[in-house]
Amino acid sequence: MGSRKIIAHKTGLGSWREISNHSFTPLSLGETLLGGQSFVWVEIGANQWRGAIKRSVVDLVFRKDRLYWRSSQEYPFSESQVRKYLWIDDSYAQAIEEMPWRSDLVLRKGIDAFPGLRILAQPFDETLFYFLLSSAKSIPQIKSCGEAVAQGYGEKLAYGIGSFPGWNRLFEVPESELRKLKLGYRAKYVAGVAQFLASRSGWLEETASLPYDQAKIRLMEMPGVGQKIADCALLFGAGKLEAFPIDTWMDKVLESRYELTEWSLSQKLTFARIHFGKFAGLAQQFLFSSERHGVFKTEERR
DNA sequence: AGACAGGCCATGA
DNA sequence: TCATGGCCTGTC
Repeated sequence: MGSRKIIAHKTGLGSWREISNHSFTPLSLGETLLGGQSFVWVEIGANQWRGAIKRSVVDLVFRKDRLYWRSSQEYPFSESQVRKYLWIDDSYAQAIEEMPWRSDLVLRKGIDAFPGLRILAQPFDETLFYFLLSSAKSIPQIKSCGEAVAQGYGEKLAYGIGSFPGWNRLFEVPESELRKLKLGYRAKYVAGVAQFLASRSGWLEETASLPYDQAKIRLMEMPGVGQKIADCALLFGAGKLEAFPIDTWMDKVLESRYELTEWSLSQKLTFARIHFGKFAGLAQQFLFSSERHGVFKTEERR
């Protein structure tokens, strides 16, 4: 039984460290982690979350107004990686300043409701994968499909969490196997993207480094990737903060709060990119969270 | 029971 | 360019 100690040590997490100058609240951090831009986080206690990023398991906890984190000893995360992942630096406040909340009371209301809400800087390959699963599925369903794939084909991390297997590994998995994991017709997309990438070494990295418009066109060459999923992958996984994914929630916001009824989808997208500007994707996140949590609702009953 | 979900794709106007 | 129905599966 001498090996048990070693295993326990290897699978454990390091010690807690504080992360300063973050400007999150428990509400906005929870919403950032669980509100639909990432599917790898779970709430493990009051104001405490656990997630897997690549092969690192990371814990975050709020105590009073202080934020602490720790990560796997086997695959540790550095403080600078955590700060980058959570967009904790001065550029966040600058981005808020650049958004048109001074003239846009809807947006202002959203920002006031979730002060500190961020766009995460997630790994591009994983983000693409999760959003490929997202079509016509709810957040819990996307999570459970993703977990099933990670458990089946990824690496076992601390606490039995599975890592994202990577596209090379997924290329070896037949579509029929993925269908058994309840991916449904999305299994074809996952298998198709894996095959697409298998013959194009460095293609994803190259795409992420292109300007937003070009990167989006390239992403949409892949099976199962349309406008919405391309924008999600680019916003949440490649730092393209001008990307403005329009799902059914955002469509509702644009129609009911910005009065764009009768506008086509492409017209709505054009409006959003002009109106919200360089950080349209961040604005989108405030509006999305606000709509989902009923922040705008009081105005409409009458 | 039957419609519908945080979409994509092929069709057809 | 825009609108429609089918596609898997789970949920109300």
